[in-house]
Amino acid sequence: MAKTIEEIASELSVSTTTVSLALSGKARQYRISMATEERIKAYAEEHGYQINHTARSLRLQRTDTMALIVPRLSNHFFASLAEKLEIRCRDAGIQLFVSCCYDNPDTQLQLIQNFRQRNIDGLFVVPSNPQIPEKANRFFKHRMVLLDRDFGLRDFPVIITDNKNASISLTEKILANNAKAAGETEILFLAGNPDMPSIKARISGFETALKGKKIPEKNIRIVTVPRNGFNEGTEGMQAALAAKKAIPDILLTSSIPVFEGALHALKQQIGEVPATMMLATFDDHTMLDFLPNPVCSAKQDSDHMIRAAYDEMEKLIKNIHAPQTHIASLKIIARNMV
Amino acid sequence: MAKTIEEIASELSVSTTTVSLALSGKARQYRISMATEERIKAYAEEHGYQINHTARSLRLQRTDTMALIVPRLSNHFFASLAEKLEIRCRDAGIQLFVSCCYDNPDTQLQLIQNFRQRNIDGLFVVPSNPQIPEKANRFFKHRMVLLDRDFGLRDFPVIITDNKNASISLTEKILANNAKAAGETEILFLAGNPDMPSIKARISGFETALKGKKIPEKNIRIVTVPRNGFNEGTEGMQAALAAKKAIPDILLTSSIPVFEGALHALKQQIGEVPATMMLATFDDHTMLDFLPNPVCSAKQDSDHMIRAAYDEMEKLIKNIHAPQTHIASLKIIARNMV
DNA sequence: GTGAAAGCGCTAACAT
DNA sequence: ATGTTAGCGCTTTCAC
Repeated sequence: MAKTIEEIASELSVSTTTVSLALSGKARQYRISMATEERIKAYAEEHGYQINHTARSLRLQRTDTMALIVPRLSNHFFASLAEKLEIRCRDAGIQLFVSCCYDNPDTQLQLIQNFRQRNIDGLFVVPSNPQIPEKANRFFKHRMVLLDRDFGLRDFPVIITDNKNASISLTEKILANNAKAAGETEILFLAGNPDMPSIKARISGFETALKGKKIPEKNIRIVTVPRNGFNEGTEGMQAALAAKKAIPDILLTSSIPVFEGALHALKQQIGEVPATMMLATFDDHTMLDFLPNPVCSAKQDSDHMIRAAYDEMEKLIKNIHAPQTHIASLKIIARNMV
Repeated sequence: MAKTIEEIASELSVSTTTVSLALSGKARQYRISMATEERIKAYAEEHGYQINHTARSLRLQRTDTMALIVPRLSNHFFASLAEKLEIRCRDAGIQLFVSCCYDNPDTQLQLIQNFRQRNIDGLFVVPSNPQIPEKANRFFKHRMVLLDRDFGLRDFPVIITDNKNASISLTEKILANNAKAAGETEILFLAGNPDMPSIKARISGFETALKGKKIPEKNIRIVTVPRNGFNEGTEGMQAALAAKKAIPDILLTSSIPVFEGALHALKQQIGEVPATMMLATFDDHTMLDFLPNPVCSAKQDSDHMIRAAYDEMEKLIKNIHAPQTHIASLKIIARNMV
C-alpha cells in the first residue's frame, strides 16, 4: 500500500491535520507555516504520496464521479457524446463511468441502482422510456440530466436536438434534388423505435415537409422498426421491399445503423444500391462522403449538447433547481446534390 | 441520505453485524437464524436500503472498479472495445471508467495517477508509448493489461492482433485482384504513427507481401503520418499526391480514420475517388460495403480480445503472475472483388 | 445465534 | 501555528 497521511505525519512528527492541510493546499487558510508546508510537500513528493480518494469520498460524501448511460457505444453519435462528456468531466476533476444499456429498461434501472450505490455525484442518461427518470429520481434527487430524448419531463434538464425542423429540412433538401416527376416518386422513411420522442419528431417533420408536395399518398411509405439498429434496418428494408415491388427512389432513415442495415438489405435483395437512389439519414458519418449516391445527412451538434448538459449538471450540483430544455440545432450536409 | 446498516440495526434492535451478514448473504455461514435474516431483508427491502459502496470499498481495500484508457472513442474500433469490456466487467460486478487520452503520454500518465488515487482494481490501457507501462506499474503492481500495442513488455499481459500476417493477406488479396500490369501499378500505403508496434507490423507485412511481386520499387510508396487520425490521413494523401503526380491504383491505409482522411483528400484534390482505385484498410466498417470501389478490410476480433483481456486481468487479481501475449487473428473482408 | 468494537484513510471543527 | 479527535458506513474478528 501507499503511504497514508498518518504515516507521513508520524514520520515528520507533525499531526495529520497539518499534513492534510498542507497537501490539500489549505495551508495558507489555516495558517500552517511556510516551512512546515514545504517540508511536508517535499516529503510527500519524495515518497510518491497518493491521496486515497475512497477515504476522502466517504468523509466528504462526494465521490467526484459521474456516470453516463447510453444505448450503445458502437453508435458513433453516442460514442462521440461519451468522448466529449468524459473530457468535460475530467476538466472539472470528475471521473466518468460509461455504460451501455442497449435500450433495455431493466438494464438501465439496474445500472442506475448500481450507480446510486456507488454514490456518484450525477447521472447523465439517454432514457429508454418515460418512467426511467421518475424511478431514478428516488435515488438521484435531481442530480440527473436527460439526453437526446424529450419525454416531456419538465422537472429535469433535457438536452435534445431539433429533430422536427431538421427532418423538414432534410426532406425538403432531398425533394428539391429529385429529378423524377413528383407523381412517380417513391419515397420511403425507415424509422427506428417510434416510441422515442426523437423518432416521433423525425417522422412528424417528414410528414409536414411532404404536405402539398404532390407526391401521391400511395407512394409515401413510413416503415417503423423496433430499434435504431443495423438488424432492424435490414429487416425494415426487407419488409418494405416485400410489401411493394417498387424500389424507392428516395430513402430516409432515422439513424446511421438503420441506414447501414437498409443499404445492406438492398445489396442483398437486388444486388446493389442503385446509384441514383437518393439517400438521407439522421446523424452523420464521414463515409457518407464517399458513396456514389446523392446523400444528405443531419448532423447533431454534440459539442453544444455536452456543453449544455454539463452546465445543467453544475446547476443541479449547486442545488439550483431551474431545469431547462436545450434544443441544439442540426446541420444539414448534402453530397452529390445542390 | 439513504438508510445505513446502523440505522436498520437500531430500528430492528439487532446489531450491525447481524444486519451486515444478513444483507450480504452470509447469514447461513454465520448461523444467523432464518427468522432474523428474513426480518432484516424485508425491512431493508421495504425501506429501499442501498449499500454504500464507498464505505465498503474503504473497508475492503477493493473498489470493484476498473478503468480503460483508449486513444479515442470516436474511432469505432476502440468504441467497440470499450462497449464490450464494460459489459464484461459489469457481468463480474465491476464498473468501468472509460477515458480517452488522444495518445498523449502526459494525459495518459495523469489519468493513470488519477485512477491510482481512486483505487481502481485494475487498468486496461492502450499504451501510447513503451515507457507508460513501466511508469504505471509503480501504481498498479501488475494489475494492468495492455491492449492493441505490443512494445515487447513481456512482464504484462498483452492483447494484440496479428497485424503482420493480416497485412500480408490484405496486400496479397488486393494484388490478386489487380487488373493492371504489375509494372504499371502504383501502390500507396498510408500509415499512422510508425512508432506504434501495430503500425510497424502492418508496414512490415506490406513489404513482405510485395517481395517478388514484380511491382517496381519506384511505384511503391509508404507514407507515414504522425497519428492514426482523419486529418493525418488527409495530409498524408495530399503529400503523396504532391510528391508524385500519379494517382495510386491501390491504396492501403492503417486505420479507418486515415482511410477516411485519405479519401477526403482525393475528393478535394481530384474531385472524386476513382471508382477503379483499389482500396484496403485495417479495421472494418459497415459503410465500406457501399463504396463502388473494390474494397478490402481487416477486421479485428474484438470479442476475442476482450475475453482474453479480462481473463488475464482475473489472473492478475488472483495474484497469478503468468502474463501471456494473446494474438487475435483478423478476418479479411473483400467487397467488389473475388 | 448474536453483539461489541476496531479500523479502513481522510477531513475539519475545536482545542491549545 | 499546530494537535486531538470524531466520524463518514462498512466488514469481520472475537467474545459471549
